[in-house]
Formats: sequence, structure tokens, C-alpha cells
Amino acid sequence: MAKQNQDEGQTAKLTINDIASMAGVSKKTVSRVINRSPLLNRETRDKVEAIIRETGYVPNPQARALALGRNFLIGLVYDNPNAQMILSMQRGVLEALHGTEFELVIRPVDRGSNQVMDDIRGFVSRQRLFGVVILPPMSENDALARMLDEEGCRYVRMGSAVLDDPEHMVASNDREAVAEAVRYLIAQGHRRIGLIAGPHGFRSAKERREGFELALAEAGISLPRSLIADGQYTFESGQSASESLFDLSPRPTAIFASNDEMAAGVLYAARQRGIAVPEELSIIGFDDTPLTTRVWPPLSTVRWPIVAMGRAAALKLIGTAIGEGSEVNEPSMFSSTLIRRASVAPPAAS
Amino acid sequence: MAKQNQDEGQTAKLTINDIASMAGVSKKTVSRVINRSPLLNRETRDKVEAIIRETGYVPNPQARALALGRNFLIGLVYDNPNAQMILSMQRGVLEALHGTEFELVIRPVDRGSNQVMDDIRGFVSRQRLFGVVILPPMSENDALARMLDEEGCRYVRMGSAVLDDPEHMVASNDREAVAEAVRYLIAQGHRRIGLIAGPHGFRSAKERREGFELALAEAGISLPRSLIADGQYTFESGQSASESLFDLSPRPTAIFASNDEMAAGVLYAARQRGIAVPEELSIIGFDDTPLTTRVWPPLSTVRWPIVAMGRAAALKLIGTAIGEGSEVNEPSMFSSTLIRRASVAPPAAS
DNA sequence: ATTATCAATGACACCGGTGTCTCGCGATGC
DNA sequence: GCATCGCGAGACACCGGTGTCATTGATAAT
Repeated sequence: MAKQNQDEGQTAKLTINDIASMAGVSKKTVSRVINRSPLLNRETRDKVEAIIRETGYVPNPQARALALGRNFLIGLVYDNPNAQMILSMQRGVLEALHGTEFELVIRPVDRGSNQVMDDIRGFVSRQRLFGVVILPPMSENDALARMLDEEGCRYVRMGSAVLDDPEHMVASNDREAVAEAVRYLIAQGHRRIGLIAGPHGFRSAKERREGFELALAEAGISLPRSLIADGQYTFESGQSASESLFDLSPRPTAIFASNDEMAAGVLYAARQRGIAVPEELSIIGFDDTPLTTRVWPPLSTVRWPIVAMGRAAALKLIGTAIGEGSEVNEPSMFSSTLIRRASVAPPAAS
Repeated sequence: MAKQNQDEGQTAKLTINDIASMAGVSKKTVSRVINRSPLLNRETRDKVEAIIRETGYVPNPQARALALGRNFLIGLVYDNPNAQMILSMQRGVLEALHGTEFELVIRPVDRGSNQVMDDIRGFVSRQRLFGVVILPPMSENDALARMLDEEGCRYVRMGSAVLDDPEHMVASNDREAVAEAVRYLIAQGHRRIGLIAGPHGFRSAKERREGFELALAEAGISLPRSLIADGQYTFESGQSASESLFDLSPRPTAIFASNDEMAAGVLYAARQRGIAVPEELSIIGFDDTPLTTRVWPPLSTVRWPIVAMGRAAALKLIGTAIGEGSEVNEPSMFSSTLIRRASVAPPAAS
């Protein structure tokens, strides 16, 4: 009862030895074929490749990982951003990985914890990750980048501004995008424009705020401190932050919220107060999440190519590995688009 | 210049041999300690464990995977459900995996493609996955379950009804939950209640529809075919499906949409038509996504414990592995809760 | 006292790849 | 005709664990 190779289930895995003996060569030669070693006789290569194709042999990733000391896994590290954002980036990364031998391993971390660093270090070193993609705001952590360098783990940081050299970064130009959005409000005739800022310590919050201030400065509009309210990138914080703006007299005729969740919070609060949008109040958000088109009126917002950025990040990581001669040169800086919807109108004549 | 063990970077990985020689035992004995073999002398175990603790030694997962023919990776397979849902389930699974040696690998697939099966088979067999969690609607695919059995890969299917034996399933009782929601509408005085059904072929769509029909039948309310509109679980399909219901005369005074996205579509369409919600139209959705509290009025909906279910699914998978004597017995059936918000009111006296 | 039994541990091969070194052999140089 | 060179391929150890079987010493059974 030799259950040796009896095809018990189609799971009778082929090994490199099987291929070698079928081709009448040594396993090392098969290994050379798999790894595209240049010092191979054409005939030998063709013969082995034919057999690999016929049999559908695929090298065992675990064995490779052990021998190479490196796994064909990409890690996705994130702390606590918007769910939509995680998922979109994740989608982009997965698109890039599709059809390659790489798999994606997910790693949420707790930025607050003082073990984050050790946590991530353990993760990349234990799993011998090929590389990691780091989502904001975790990506803004320079110590993390240094640690990954030490560990010899490749990484790409996603962010709202230049954080690093292009090789390690994929970023969107939030500042300019917000400036454009605010210029649009100004062009519509708005002069008293409120800002709901993102949390302190978030690079994106800083960039967006600077873009806001930039556009106002360009237009020579002064910006009293009272027109800036602090938010936490959450719906609830958008609601409460807008309350302080609504209490101003005169009230701002437009509000830029640093993300869509907060913009939705503004819209909600406005409705509760009986403030008509866009007639009495224009609103612009940021991110272009699906939410913007589900509410009434649909929210104007800034769209950034989040999926494309995720894809670019992944390609940057694996590009060197699969780059077949051609230098994979993914862009590092992405620009955003202002999406005009019904939440913006000229201010009512006061 | 012995760079042997010179701590060049803290990445000088300890191996089982290092521990063995430090403890003065064979590597096999260390292996036994790691794997909690019962036939070990207490003293030996303590000694080795102490050294492992001191040195912070962690076994190399790649080597383990190779030797065992099984990886400590859990796969998450999904095709095309709601983004919120994927993420919530993912969160639940990750919560369960946190602190264990398991990692989560993500695998989106294309249900339409006729290579899905081979795709997934390759995934689990190549990576030697410990197990997979399958999200709906992919989880409804019985052929997939059979294939995984063949491959010897554990799995848990998440779903809206019993799909399998409890060991392989985590489900919510959608039918009863919807029935309860509709009973609530009836109790409010509604008699002409429209249904926006989910896509054909989705188990959840069928269950929810049956729950809807059940509640009406209980109350002796007849259900003309015209009160049922087909949707695709998307916002847009909710909009268009509701149009046909709005055209009826008399118009339904309430609509149950089979998920929140479609419910939001109904709300949007109602606003465009100038139909007041909830005064002229009550709406109930399903899923309790964040969207429900962002729109105005907030949508009543059915909440199912999606994160908890993801956690349970993961625990079912790994329970047998980490179960320290105690049988990890995660529940297989979860029940849902009706969340009452402002989108429901008694019908206007007609 | 002698042997059978058993708990505790070790020796060694093996998982399926890759790195290094060696070797055979035809082409080239003198 | 002989030494040299370099290409193509194989032998073998190794990556870091685990499975199997043998070994040892102590205890129980005869």
C-alpha cells in the first residue's frame, strides 16, 4: 500500500526534485531556470521550462522563504485612519500584487501603544517580509522608517506630502488641492470661510490647513483665529466643530472641512440648525468618499487617486524584484481633483 | 573579525540550535518545549523555557511552515461585498488573531471568473494556509467548500443562514431580523410596505426577502408583486428601484431596503421627489453601516454583530490550534438587533 | 536477580528550495 | 600537441524547524 505518490487528492505536490528527474537534470539546474539565471544553455532551459509548464509546477514558497531568508509577502501597516481609505489603499496594493507571487499581509497597529515599534519589528523580522506599505498617519513616523532600514526591510510610505526620498514614498499634494478648493469658494464670492482642521500631529491636517491659509492669503483675505475649528477627522467632531463656527456673527458663508466625514458632520449640524445648504452655507470636504454622494445635497470634495497610489506603492516595492530589465519607475507624487457638487453655491447677498 | 554572532543589527536571529546549546539539550528537546509536548521532564522544560524567555527567541515561521507543510497564516477570501462589511469582518478576524502567531492574508477574488476555483486552490495550497475565512456571497459557494475539504484546508463560511455544519460556519439570522423590522413597521400602522430586494443568487437577499414576506403573512397582509422591487445592494439600484415603488398608487407608506446602501438610495430618491421622510415615507435598511447616521434623517436599520462574527470565525479556525485543553466553542449563530432611528414614523392618515 | 516496561531525551533524516564550490569539456592560445 | 580558459551543470551543505526511531536509566513484574 505505497501511499507514496498515489494521487491522494490532487494535492500530491510536485517538488523541484520531481521536475529535475523528469528533465534529467539536477535540482540546482531547475532552480536556475526558475530564477532566470543567465548562465544556462538555451536547450536546457527550454526543456525544463516545457516540463514546468506541462506539469504546472510551482515552487514551494515556504522552502524558498527559508532558503532565501526572505518571504514573498508584502505587509500593509496602518494605525487608525478612515475605513474607506484603508480599503481603497488595500485595493490598490492588491491590484498591483495580482498575478505576482506576492501576497498581502495585513497589520493594524496601535499608534498610541509604546510597543508599536517592537510590534512592527517583530512582524517584519519574523515573517521576513519582502517589504511593507505604511499608511498615514503611521507613515509619518520617521523612527519607524529608520527601524525598517535597520531591519533591512523595504518600505513605502503613503502620505500627504514629501516624507522621504521618492523611492520610499507615495504622496499626494494636499496643500495645493485644498488651496484650489478654497480658491473656488473665493471665486464664488465667499469671503468668510471657516476651516475645520484635522487632528494635531497629522501631516495631512497640517498640509490641508496650510493650503487653506495659502488660498486666503493669496486673495488678501484675513483669517481670524475664530474661523478655524479643530476636528478629529470624525463625523462627530465635524458636528461639534461646526457649532462653534455657526455661533459666530457674522456666520461664515462657507466651510472647508479637512475630510468628508467632518464635512458630513457640518452638513448634519447645519440641517439641525435649519441652515440651508448650499443657499446659506457652502461646504467642501476632502477624500471623495462614497458618503459624499449619499447625503443631500451631495458634497463637493477633493478627490485624490487613492487606489492608484496604493498600486504605485506596491509597484515601487516589488518593482525591483519583477522589473524585467525595464526600470519600474512609478510616480511618487500624485495630484488631486476638485469635485464640484451641489453643496457649493455663491453666498446669499447679505 | 568574526561577524558570526556579532550583533550586527539586532537582527542576529536566534535559532533553535542556539537555544539548544545554551540549554545543553538537543534541538529536538527545544522543539518539544515549544510545542508543549507532554512527555517532558518538568525541570528540563522550565530550564529551556527560562532561556527562551530571556533571549526572546521566536521560532522561524518559514522553517516551521516547511517542516510542517502548513503555514500559520489565515486567508480572508471575499469577492464583492460592501466595503464596510469587508473591513468590519477583517477587523473582527484581526482582533482574534492579535497576540497569536497567526497572520492574515487577504485574497479578493472575482466571482464571475471561471478561474476563481483554481485561483483559490492555488492560493491555499501554495501558501499552505492554516485556514480561510470566506465572506459572503462567495461563502455560499458549496463547490468552494468541497474544494477546500479536498485540499485539506480548514475554512469557516460567513453567511446569512445555515450553510454548513456549525464547525464551518458563522451566520446571522437575517430572516428573523427582517421579520422583526417589518413587524415594527406594521405595529406603527403601515400596511402598504414596499421591499427592495437584494440581487438574485445572494443567500442574504433570499433570507431577507423571506423575512419580509413572513412578517406580512403573519399579519395577514397581502403582498402584491408590485411592492417588490429588485435591487443590487448598491446605492444607485436603491434609487432606481424606489422609483417604481413611488410610481404606485397608492404609494407604499414604508419601504424596507435589503441593505443600507439601497436604503440611502431610497432616501435620496424620496428627497428628489419631494416625499418627506418619515412623514410620508418610512424607511428601514439593513447592516447599520456608518452611513445610516450620516444621512438625514438617520436611518432605522438592522444591526448584525459583524465584527463579533469575524472574530468568532477566526477563533473557530484557530481554536483547535491554540485551544489549551478547553474546547473553544464559538457560537455559530448570531442574532441581530433592530435599531430605531428617525426614518420611521406612523403613516400619515390617508 | 533478570527481564519487561516506560518516561525522557538524543541522533538523524527530511521538508524543498538556494549558495558555493567543483568538475567536465570544448574552444582558444602558444 | 598541450596548457589555459570559461561555460554549463552537478554534488553537497545549509536554511531552521519537525518526525521517527533508537537509546538510556529507572521502575515494575516475574
